[in-house]
Amino acid sequence: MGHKPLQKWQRKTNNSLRIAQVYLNQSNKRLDIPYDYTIPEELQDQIKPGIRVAVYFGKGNRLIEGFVVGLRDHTDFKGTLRPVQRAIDSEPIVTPEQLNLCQWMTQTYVSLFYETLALFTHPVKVSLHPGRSQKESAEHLVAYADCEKVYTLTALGEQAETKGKVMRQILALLAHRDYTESEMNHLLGSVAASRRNLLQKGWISVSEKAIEASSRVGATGSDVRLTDEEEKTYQHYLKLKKPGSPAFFYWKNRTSQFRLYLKLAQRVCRQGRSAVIILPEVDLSLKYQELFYNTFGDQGGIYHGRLKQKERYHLFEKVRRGQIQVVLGSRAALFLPFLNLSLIVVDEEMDASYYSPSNPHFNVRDVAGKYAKICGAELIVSDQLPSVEAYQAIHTGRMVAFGKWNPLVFPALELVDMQAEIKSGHLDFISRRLGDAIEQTLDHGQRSLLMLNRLGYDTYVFCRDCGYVERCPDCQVAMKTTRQGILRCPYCGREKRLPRHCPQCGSPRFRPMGLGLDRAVEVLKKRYKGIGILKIDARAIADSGGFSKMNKIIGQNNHSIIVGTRAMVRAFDYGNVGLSAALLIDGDLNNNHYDSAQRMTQLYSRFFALSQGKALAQTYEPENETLLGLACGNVRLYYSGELNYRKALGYPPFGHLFFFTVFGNQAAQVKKDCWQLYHLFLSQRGQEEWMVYKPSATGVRPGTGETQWQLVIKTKEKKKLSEAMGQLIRKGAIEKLPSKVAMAMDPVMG
DNA sequence: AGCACGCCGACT
DNA sequence: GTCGGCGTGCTC
Repeated sequence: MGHKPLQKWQRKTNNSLRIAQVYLNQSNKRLDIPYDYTIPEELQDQIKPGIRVAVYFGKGNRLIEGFVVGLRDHTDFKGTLRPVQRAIDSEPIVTPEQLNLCQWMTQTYVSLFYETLALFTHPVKVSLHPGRSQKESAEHLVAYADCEKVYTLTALGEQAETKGKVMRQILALLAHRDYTESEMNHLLGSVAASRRNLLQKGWISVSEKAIEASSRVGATGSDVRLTDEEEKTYQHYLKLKKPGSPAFFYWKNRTSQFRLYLKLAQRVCRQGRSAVIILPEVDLSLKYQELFYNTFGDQGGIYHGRLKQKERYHLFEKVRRGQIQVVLGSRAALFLPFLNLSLIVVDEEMDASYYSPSNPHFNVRDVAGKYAKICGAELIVSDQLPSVEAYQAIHTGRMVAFGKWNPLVFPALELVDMQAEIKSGHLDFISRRLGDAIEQTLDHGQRSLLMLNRLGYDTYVFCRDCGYVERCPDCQVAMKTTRQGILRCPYCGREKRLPRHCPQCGSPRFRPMGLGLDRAVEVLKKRYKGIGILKIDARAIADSGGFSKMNKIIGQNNHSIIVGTRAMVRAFDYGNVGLSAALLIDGDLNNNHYDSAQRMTQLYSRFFALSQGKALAQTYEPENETLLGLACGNVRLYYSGELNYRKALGYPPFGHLFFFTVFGNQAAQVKKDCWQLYHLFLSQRGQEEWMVYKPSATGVRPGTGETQWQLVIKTKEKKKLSEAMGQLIRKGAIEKLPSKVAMAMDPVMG
């Protein structure tokens, strides 16, 4: 049936595209290229890009899973092609745009195709290991019913009054719209008992709702209302945004910024297109979920690592079918199968959580940039203080900036020279200036925030006379004291008693050096008896029951002094803060990475901005340029300094750094292999394009305890280096090394 | 000569 | 990964 011309055309394409290009699900980098397979007549209609297939491969005739990335009418392969055995999926599990991005990432980050693919298909669980794969994964695709439980308020329930707090919350929620079980759980916590109660009373009803394709256009939720200033920025953006170039939004205030995102996403959603808003931490998404759901109703979805597999799958399906058009979430949200994606927002672009520390090693900010180009979507990145890369992009016109340029909004920073403090006979780590400031703040009934970005008790133990440092005999890492008198290796946990005299020269001046958070807390508690002191670090947050629980504890206002690590600058509500002080800023000034100045400036400008009164930093390096830049509040100076330094040394955005980590159990072999890799890159064609640093031992691999060596390559031509790496891999040169090799481009440390 | 073993390269 | 091919060197 149907029109003749169309049939003819169809037959023609089918006949000419009889070859499928297939990536195999296997873990050998050398084999990670598309292989050609013929498509048998009976599979013609089923095989298309984006579906998984089963194919025979190798002499052993193993049946393994593969992924179709393209169809063609000819092959360059000299031998005979084998046929595709069968199709695993009935329809593509990724969109054409996703497939494009997936291939780009595989090339750019030199990862396995299936490793990258897993990012896109995580909710449907593409199997990663061959052998048991075919059956299992086919089952996974139908493992979840395409429907979920939805709760509705009944007529009876609309009139109902109850004293139950949770029940009242549920009724209030459902008065707005219907909610699914998982949505409700994430908004209110585990409320199954109250829900059952309400069902019994007949105030709410439950139904199974199928996930189905939707052709609906226009958000069901309420309009986003902006303040005058926000509206101005919004209109400004609509007028001046340039198609194809990303936009940067200067950040003023978290909620204000979020409202802007909602407004922008709503505009897109009402045109029947999709949008994704990426935030750095789950807790931020959860904090804003109510506002978000009020705006987008059931066309919105929140996606993050805490969802259960089934919830992930439901959300994935709804996005795939166009039922959900706007997603708020963590970096993983970018990889959902959006239809017509036309807006990507990356909030707080500098956040370390945007960097994926396992394969493929990518930064979601960069991937979002590429994806926006592929989809023709608008890209918005945002932060209080633009990264040096973003600043450069703005000033060379590759990026357009919006909002008010006002990044360092904190009280004038006072630097306290601790060296001078010691010379004048004051040995306490709380200088007289800081002591005065804390007491003054207490008198005003305000809160003091003290930051020390260093865990533990002390830093390390060394001899004042001969400089001997006590190191772990196994790991060669400087040992730290945990509590007084005990040394502990931060890598392997080995403990030993602290010697009274230097083991090398016998001097009694063999003492702990530096200050750790635990000692700071101990000393502060002694000094400010009767005053509530709260410690905040990643551990303390987890122990208290998570971010929102900790935020509640802070909100109770029982603590006038809060001491902590960088975890303090997470989105807590501190209320009336009279003082933000860095107990010792030096540890963050130089941490051996090209972007340490940037990270330091970012972290501390946020921290100081928490204070409405004083800002103060104690340091032994009062002449440090980065620190002076922060103190004088001259942002332009900071950026021009950073840009000069990076340009001179070829660091991002003027060049790229590739880190190779070679690791394994045989220390000698690891060293040998790292040097081998060094020579390989030196002798590779095109080597004038890059600079290879000499290998260096980087201690022990955390977790496994394997020996680890590092090779760093700097290049202005990252594409050429990627190509050279591809060649080495295809030759099998890297695979051949007995040690394992991991690669990361422009990694984010810590 | 015949065979065991280990290394290497190919796999569409 | 897993197989076949090939060279080496040992044994009958």
